Amino acid sequence: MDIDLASRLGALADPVRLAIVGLLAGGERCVCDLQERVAVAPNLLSYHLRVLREGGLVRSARRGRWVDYRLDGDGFSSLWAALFAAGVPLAGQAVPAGRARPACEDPSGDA
Amino acid sequence: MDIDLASRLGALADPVRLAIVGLLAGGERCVCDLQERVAVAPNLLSYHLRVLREGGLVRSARRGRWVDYRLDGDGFSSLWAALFAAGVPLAGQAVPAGRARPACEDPSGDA
DNA sequence: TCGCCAAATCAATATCCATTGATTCAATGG
DNA sequence: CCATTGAATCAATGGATATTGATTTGGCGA
Repeated sequence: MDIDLASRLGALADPVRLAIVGLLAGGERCVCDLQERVAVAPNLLSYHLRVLREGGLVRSARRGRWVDYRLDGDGFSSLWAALFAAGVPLAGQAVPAGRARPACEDPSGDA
Repeated sequence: MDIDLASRLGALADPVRLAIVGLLAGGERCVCDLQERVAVAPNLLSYHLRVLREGGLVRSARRGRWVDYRLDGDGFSSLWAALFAAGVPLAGQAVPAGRARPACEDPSGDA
């Protein structure tokens, strides 16, 4: 992957950007369409779209005067894969029950 | 849920906290144990643990002089559920192929 | 070519968040 | 009690990030 896992997660960790992703979850939309639905200034919307783009979560394509955005399926897949590799319990994954190691000050073993 | 989705995601969007979660993925550990493995100052570790706690991702329990931390399975479950509800494509979910609506300026229909 | 429109970029500010150092709290043992 | 140890909190700083306003770029049509 190109950029840091924490940054890619951070790209998603914002209310405006979550709203954008939610809209794009319905399919491709042009910026002007998003603009009507996400109450932020046009340049700010552009900024958030750039963060999502640099996080590898969306892709853009110019269409005449307009620019269309859509979710990047590969970007999301690789994000979840990286989280899984980092040990983060994803949907449906159980969390381990016991200790990772004997308790500190436990005479039965430490390190 | 108690706190905002973006904040809960943000709780995970930090290299130190991802490292902590990765360690706790192996099972419960006391702070002193984490301390030996996550090169940050003790008070800073405490801070990051608090962010994770407030994000509902970990739980803590005092054991004598020590405090044990473990992942909160319900917290993670509800996080993924909230992301799913927001439309975010989770692992294994495909992103839609077409447009969410007819292209702007497309004579075949707009809104 | 001029003007317009959609979108992006730039520069500046404000706000938030990670980091630091010092202090406080809780539990234990002398 | 008092000293010690593990952990959390507090106050202050620095750096990053969101937001704003002004400017710029790309594409289209009169």
